[in-house]
Amino acid sequence: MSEEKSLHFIEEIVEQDLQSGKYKSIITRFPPEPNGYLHIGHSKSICLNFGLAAKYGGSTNLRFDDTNPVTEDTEYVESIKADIRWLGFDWSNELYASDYFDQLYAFAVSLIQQGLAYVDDSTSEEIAQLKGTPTEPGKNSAYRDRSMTENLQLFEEMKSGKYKDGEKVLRAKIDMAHTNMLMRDPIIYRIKHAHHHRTGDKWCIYPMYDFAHGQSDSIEKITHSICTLEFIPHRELYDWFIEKLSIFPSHQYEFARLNMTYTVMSKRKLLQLVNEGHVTGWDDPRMPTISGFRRKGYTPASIRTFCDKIGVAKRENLIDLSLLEFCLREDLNHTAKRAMAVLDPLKMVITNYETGKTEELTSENGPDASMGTRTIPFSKELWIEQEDFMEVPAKKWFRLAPGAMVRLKSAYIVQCDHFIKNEQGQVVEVHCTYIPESKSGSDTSGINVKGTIHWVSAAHATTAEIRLYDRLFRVENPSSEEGDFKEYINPDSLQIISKAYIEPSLSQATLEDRFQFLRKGYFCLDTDSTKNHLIFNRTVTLKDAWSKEVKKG
RNA sequence: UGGGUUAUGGUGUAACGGCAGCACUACAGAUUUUGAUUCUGUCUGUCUAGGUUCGAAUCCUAGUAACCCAACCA
Repeated sequence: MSEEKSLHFIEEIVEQDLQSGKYKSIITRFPPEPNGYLHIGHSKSICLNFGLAAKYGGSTNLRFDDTNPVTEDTEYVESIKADIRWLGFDWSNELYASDYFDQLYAFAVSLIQQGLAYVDDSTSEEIAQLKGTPTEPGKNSAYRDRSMTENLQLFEEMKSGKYKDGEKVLRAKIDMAHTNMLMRDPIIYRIKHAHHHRTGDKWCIYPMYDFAHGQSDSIEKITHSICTLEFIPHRELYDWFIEKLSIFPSHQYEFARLNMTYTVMSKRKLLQLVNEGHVTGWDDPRMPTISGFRRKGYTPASIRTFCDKIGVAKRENLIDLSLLEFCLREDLNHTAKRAMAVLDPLKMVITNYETGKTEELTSENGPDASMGTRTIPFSKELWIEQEDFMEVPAKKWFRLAPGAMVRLKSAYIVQCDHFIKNEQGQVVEVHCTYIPESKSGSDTSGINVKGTIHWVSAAHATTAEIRLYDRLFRVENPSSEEGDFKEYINPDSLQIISKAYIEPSLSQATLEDRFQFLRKGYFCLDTDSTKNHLIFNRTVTLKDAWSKEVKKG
């Protein structure tokens, strides 16, 4: 099966490298900066890096790119590790760029000794000024030709804390007229008197990304360093440092990052949503974070399948959210236990059913017989869904209406005799008669009905809060719209049903359980839930052909 | 006025000079004690213009469009 599927370009590169004998086995890495929570876009990279190593018999390191102490925190380190594990992956080594600070410092000294780096006293404004623009070459800094000994001494002084933040930087000496802006004497070390989450106050100078990432790859003998497209211009610098330092030649390859409809994917924007209270936190079920999807009830398998289906290429993309939902439903359909819950209750009284009588009816837990059955209490008064009754039935309506018959799932066929309205004209009660011979499993009535609806026995029901989520944004691509992306937030992304009626068995639900509430979607317990106050999240709706029919008119 | 990357149905992704395939979406139908699932079918595509070739999505030439690059962020 897997042989039929064609390889993506990175797999082709790996196979070539293996076949040519360039490498005996491969080593990849997943290199997050611990300054935020992982999102669905990261899972593409995780599945790629870990998947490659698994497929071709290599290993994958988890390396935290923690070279900027002011934005990073151990809170993020912990959440990142939990999210990767939840997705189903395990790393060979847990490493940190900060582990290499001594080595990186030595690399910088080596560059200075080779005359390939210098200390610059210019302000950041001056440096920006002299850098030029993409269409105009830059100019050399006045400090560019300092002697090697002076540079060595100055850099040593930077390290020892003699200078304040921003007073000096160390730059690679390359070419201020280079067409690649990153090659115009990039800053490789800056002064930051800041506390680092791991190295504490040992350092007051920190390497820039470009002076840490490639070298870290090299130290770990990473064979294939895979990153996203925006790092393409960095590759030239990446290779330059490796060459000048004469270290293990890791290679960088770039693929297009994941974009998905109706959401945003940049850490900056996600941070804004959290900080400005548009969502309740990083793990809000509306967030595209891994922890958000987890809380909402997504399964790790569905996300892995999704990442597999979207492919790996270099073209900008905007993936339909519906593909993720398809992968989710496909998984949940096979694994979720079926149960009944009424979200918008309407009282049904079965007038010819004995008052006070309770029957224990049997219902299947899922499509697969191995999932077993459970019993559900049935009695004279039930809750059904308000939307399952229409006083004046629409065309092709086969649920309840005056005179109409429906099957109560796993129970009896009932016929609607009349209904009661309140003063506001709302239907508040429907009265039905049931057909005793139509009992589910032993139906001898000979009656065929088109509609089957779910229900809960009023006397036996438990209540629960239910949270219904919708897309966070009203438009497909909030980032490409005019103005601020937050203007496009969907005001109705969360609907709370404070009192829904659920079948009794649901009171035993655990956080790990996945349910399909019949005809209403997939649900799971929320982490806010308590024994006395059950809270269910809707993971995703079921596909709904009827609502489409309604829209058509 | 620079450099880099990418262009295949509505979306994503295959094709490695030889029948444009697959999946999602949409639509139609069958089955259904979930208007779900399952099954069957349908619509829709090679950025443009030239050229090479028996034959071009693929090779060549010239355009066009989108994205990225001027943080002491990663």
